[in-house]
Amino acid sequence: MARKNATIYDIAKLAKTSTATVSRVLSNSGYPVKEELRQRVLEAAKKLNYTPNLLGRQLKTKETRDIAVIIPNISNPFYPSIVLGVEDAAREKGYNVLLCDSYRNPQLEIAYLNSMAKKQVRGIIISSISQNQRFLKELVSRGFNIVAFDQNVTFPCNRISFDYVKGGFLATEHLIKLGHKKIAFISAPLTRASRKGVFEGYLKALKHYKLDVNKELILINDKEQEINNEIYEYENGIELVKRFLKIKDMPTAIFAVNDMTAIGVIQGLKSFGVKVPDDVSVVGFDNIFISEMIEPPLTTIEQPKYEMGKLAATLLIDRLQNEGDKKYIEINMSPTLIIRKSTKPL
Amino acid sequence: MARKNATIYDIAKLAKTSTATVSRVLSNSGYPVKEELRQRVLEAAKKLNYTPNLLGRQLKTKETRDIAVIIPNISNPFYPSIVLGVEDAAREKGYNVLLCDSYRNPQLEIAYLNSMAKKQVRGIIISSISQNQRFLKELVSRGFNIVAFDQNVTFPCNRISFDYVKGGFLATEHLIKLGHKKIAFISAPLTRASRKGVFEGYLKALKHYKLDVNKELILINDKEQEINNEIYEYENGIELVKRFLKIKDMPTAIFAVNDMTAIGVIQGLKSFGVKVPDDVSVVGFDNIFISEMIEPPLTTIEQPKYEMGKLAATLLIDRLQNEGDKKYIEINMSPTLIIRKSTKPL
DNA sequence: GTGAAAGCGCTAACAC
DNA sequence: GTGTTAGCGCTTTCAC
Repeated sequence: MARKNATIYDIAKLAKTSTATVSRVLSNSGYPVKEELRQRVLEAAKKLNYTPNLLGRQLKTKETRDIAVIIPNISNPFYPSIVLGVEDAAREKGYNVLLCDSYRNPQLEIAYLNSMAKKQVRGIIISSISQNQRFLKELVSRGFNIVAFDQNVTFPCNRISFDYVKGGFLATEHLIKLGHKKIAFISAPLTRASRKGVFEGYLKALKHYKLDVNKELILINDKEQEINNEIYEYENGIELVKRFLKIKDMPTAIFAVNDMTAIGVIQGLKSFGVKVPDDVSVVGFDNIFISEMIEPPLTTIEQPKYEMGKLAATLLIDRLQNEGDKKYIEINMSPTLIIRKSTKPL
Repeated sequence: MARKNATIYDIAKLAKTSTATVSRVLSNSGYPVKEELRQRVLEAAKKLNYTPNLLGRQLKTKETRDIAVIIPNISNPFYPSIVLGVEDAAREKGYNVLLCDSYRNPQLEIAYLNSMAKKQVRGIIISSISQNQRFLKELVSRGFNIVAFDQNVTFPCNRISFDYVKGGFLATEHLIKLGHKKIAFISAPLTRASRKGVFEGYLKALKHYKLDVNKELILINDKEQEINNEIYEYENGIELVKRFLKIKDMPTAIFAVNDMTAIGVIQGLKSFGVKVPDDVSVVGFDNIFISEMIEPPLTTIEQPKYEMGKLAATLLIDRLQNEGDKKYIEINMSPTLIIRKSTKPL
């Protein structure tokens, strides 16, 4: 990127020594070099404004210091914290991170995976889409260092998982303990592991507390999410509220599959003059930071996003030490209930 | 990352040809190779499950396909769209992007800059902090390919700029045209070019429409933002509302320096029973996506974030063609007023 | 302690 | 059209 970079060869010449020695001092190899010579090298490097070219080193050592993170879309408010966690952990270990937005597009995702392989990244953290399971699996079996999260992978693999079912259970249980008996579930289509898990938790809680599962209260849109529309979940919430309001003997609570949906739900409710939480309690899922900035602040399930990102990167980089190791590690993260103002006793 | 990757040498052996030929067909050099041989090479490559090692090529050609984007914090809702724009443009041109969060920390920012240089990235898109102007300037003068945005740089440099003053003017003008005469300005300290510009626009509009500049209405916190607290602006909005409410003969409108602050302002106002927009009109700045999801949806100034990111990357990569070119390019983006429900005629 | 030299995987003269 | 070969910038044996 700069003009004509100085190389260790230039430094060697200037310091009247060999490239071997220069390399030894400049790469902090710990290899013994006489202090006086070392100083000469350092000075020469400074004089020449030397910037090491990592490409040379990496080609030789076959070890880059890059990892990639592949996510659906960084402008979905769920992902920035994760990516930040990844980056922080990576930086601590001297790694850089390549950002890849897949837009949930199978071809794009595969293209990125291939591209990252060519770049010799040391590993990949990925929230993949289910269609690519076979491809991913093959990569893993070929020895690629991969950590999956935010999805269900059907094959052995390092992963950071999250207990969606328990989260769904906690949310529903909270409403039940508040005295609610008719609790609606509002969601986009259950096309993802996360949504399925949350729904399962909802059912489980109802069963556990011996409440009827009423099909009428399960409002799941069958229209699939448009690609690249971060606002879809929100609009979906608004839309399904209309169906909700048509239910005779209106439920007193709503559990939305995620915060974006819940925010839409609250907005929709308000627009029809229905008060939250006075008329209807609402709980969300994810605890994206917006949820405490809306009115009323949203009761929701915390998913430790930053920590998950950090753990994913830490796990990934730690695995590098024992490359051949066939044992895969799974770290399971737990949900917590965050009670704010959108729910209240019946 | 995989075990023992096949190299062009292996392919040459298998296809009974030379590495030169293999390279020619595999790198799509356009160099003529007989069809039959080409097929043999392709087959061999496939059979060996060949993945090119970009490090080799890049070391040879001295051209990586990487760019870096350095921003304060990806979890600040202002940046994801920008980064997405950068990535999309980069991908279209065959580039990958390295993400660097500087946390507005001068040392970290410089460390990243250095680190990226070592990695031989082709260029850097940066929202820098003012303390590092000298360092940045030197990089630029050393021939580094840099595009700055979201800041005021005091030296010649490629940049994507945004007319904050005009934005501030538009927002204030909107309020004035609605009949408001007492318009408060609420902001975090004017330590950044953007905030300064917005404030200047506010003053300019008042002057232009011959309204008094009343110091009492200018509510600027002097507490500096805590590092790494994306919620600070929001809380700042809430806090300053208290001062706002103490103003005798309360103003009928508030212009907040950005959306996060505005959302805090609205929240604060509500908590004191003040209605928006019935009692007080509020306008924000930035048009982050949350602003249309709050109640009432926020009137604000649109900053074309995605486009700015995309343009920055396009500009950066285009500049690569004429490396030596000393002419720097500045692209100025214009604000637009987005009228929603948080403002109304007096 | 130090240096000569090989070589990581690739491209690009250059020769044929 | 094809092959030989030098070399990108670096690390690392190996010999001294």
